[in-house]
Amino acid sequence: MVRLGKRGRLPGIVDVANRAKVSPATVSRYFNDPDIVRYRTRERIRKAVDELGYVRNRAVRSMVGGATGSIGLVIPTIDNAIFSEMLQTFSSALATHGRTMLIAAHGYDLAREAVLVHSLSEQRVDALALVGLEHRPETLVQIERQGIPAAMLWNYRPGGDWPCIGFDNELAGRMAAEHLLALGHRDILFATGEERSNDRAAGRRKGALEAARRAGLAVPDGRRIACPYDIRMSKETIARNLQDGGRPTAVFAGNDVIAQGAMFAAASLGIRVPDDLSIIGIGDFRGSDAFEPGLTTVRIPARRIGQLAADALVEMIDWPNAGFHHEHCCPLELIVRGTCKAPGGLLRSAPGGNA
Amino acid sequence: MVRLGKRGRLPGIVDVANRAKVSPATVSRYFNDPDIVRYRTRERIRKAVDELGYVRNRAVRSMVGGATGSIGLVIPTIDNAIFSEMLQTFSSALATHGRTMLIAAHGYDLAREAVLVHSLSEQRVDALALVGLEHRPETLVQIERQGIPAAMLWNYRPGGDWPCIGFDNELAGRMAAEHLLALGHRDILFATGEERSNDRAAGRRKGALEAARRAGLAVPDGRRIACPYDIRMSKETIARNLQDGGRPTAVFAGNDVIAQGAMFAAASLGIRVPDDLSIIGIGDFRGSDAFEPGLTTVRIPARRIGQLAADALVEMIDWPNAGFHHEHCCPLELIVRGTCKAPGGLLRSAPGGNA
DNA sequence: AACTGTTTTGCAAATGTTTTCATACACGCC
DNA sequence: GGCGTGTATGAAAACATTTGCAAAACAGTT
Repeated sequence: MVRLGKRGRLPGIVDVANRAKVSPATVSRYFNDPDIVRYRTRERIRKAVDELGYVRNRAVRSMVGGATGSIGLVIPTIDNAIFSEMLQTFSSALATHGRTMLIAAHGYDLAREAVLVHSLSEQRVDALALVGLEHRPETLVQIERQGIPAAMLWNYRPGGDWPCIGFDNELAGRMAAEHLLALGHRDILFATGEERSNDRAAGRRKGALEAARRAGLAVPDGRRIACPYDIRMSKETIARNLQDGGRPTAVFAGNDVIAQGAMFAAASLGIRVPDDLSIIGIGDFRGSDAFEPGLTTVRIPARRIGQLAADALVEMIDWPNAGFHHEHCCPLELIVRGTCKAPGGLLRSAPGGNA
Repeated sequence: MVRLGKRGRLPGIVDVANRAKVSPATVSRYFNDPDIVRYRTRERIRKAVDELGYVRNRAVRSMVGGATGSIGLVIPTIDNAIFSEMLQTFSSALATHGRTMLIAAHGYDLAREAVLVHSLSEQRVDALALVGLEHRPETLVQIERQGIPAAMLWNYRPGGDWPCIGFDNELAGRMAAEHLLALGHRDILFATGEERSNDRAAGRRKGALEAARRAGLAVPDGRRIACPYDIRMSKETIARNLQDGGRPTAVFAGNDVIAQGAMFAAASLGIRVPDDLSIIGIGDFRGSDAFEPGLTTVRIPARRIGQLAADALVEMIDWPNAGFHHEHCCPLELIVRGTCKAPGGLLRSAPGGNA
């Protein structure tokens, strides 16, 4: 059974003060700036805190203009590999700074994002991190009015109004597409995420199609499909597109989740990767390297983003008037493993004589 | 650039009151119990709130004995498929109740868990959810002293001191092991998670070994290994154990992450699943059904746990003296897909004449 | 012992909101 | 007009903490 506190209310700073025979002010200082209280007094307070089991109330500090020590993170989804590494790093980096993370997921719905930001404002978070650069005007207005530091993660565009820590999604798309093109693929299935409320997916797709255009490749409508960020659904969607006549020689996947779906789709149809089909992803999520063959992908420095974001926000909280402007574009890296090779169709069909 | 609020401080309830020509008390009522304020007054307040961009400060409510509207979740890890579905459901269920989720991860370190609980207490969360039943005494003392509702998730044991919402981990282990035993496997590799600070892993292993013992199976030390909850590391660990002489006919994986690692380990060694090796997992995480062949596993009702936990905690917050005692044991389900079959080794070696 | 400079502490005001109690008002009834 | 009934609002106290200012304690120097 949950036992309720014996006393009607929790011990407060004045209870500690009485017991330690000091004033509440001194106890406050003991917590916020221990160095300025004499050692002997400090010991008395420590003892009193211990005996009473006092835990200070950071929530009320917001009232006196102080910080609550909590930082909000607004994210499209937690139920997914996509952000989990960033999330983890962000959270533990925050912990080392003595802050806690308040998290909220909107399910790729920017209208809902606005209400989450409002709700986090009610909790008086000291700072806010959002994913992506595209947001509802009311979301941004809310943040501005609140006057708290904020940063946009995961996507990078220089010279914006807000600090941003991320990478160039167009470049990511271009890098992956160019790898396939360089290998000689001319019939590529572009499977990217839904673009509604997702500027990251839109950027990657744009970069990829641009690369294709530059390579003189016309991409018919049937070779551009939208995939949900879910392995099983991606598998099904892609399997359908691999069965239809004229199978592509490669799949450009908007992220590793889709790429993993593509791997399983191929496996379920008996299509060999990379011999019969090349697959490239974006992300290099946890586990992508374990696939057989290992997934070739563009690595997103997720941990780096999480760490930089946490450091930047804490810095902006601690020196509000220093006028930092954080803009970090984290480098991407093509990770070549085993899922891509030159299209074998031509080679294999040529010997057999194909018309 | 981050713009700081024009005014030195944010508009408060009294600013709204002045502008709407009512008293602060009425504005407070407008937010907490709108029905008791007259329609015309309500409109005036709504307008004032709008114009000033006032957002109420839930953080200070804790002072007046009110609730902060935030609920803490303490979890071993976020960087992983294990809890993500529960997390997501918990978080959105909380959102529908108008609460926010404060999350903290301790990395399977119960000492760290204690400091996280303390830190969440400082934020004056209205309730607390922990994963597992095993915790440091100081953790529990802290929660008791704080006098807030708490629930233990993911593991179930009846008659405990605390509300718990989970499932029977021993049963899960037993179910998976019995499936392999029923198929005729006699040489099984038991690959479970690290048991230190993890009562879930310990329970599953106990259940599995018990089933083996009951089936008259002696499990040599070499067939019990500990795996990290990471696909690649599991893959490597298990690959090592599959290469050594006398390959087992089946792998019992403590959870789906380990099972997925086992799948890839088999693939990398050219071992066919399920023909040459059966694999069973526990969890039925997102994506486990997409594998080729689909992973046979014991489904953990993660979403159900998240939903029940959120509902239970909110209930306990809203009726603190109702004396609820939540104890939910969620049912498990064996999901038979394609990774298990009767051991073929005997059948195949018999025809060839083996001594 | 008086003086000076520094460190340590206390007093009291201030913070934003909720809540209890009291008041004001409108309405209907005797 | 007096009285009750009910609803809608206001005044003020209470909550836990921080902080500017001033007082006190202390250490060192004459």
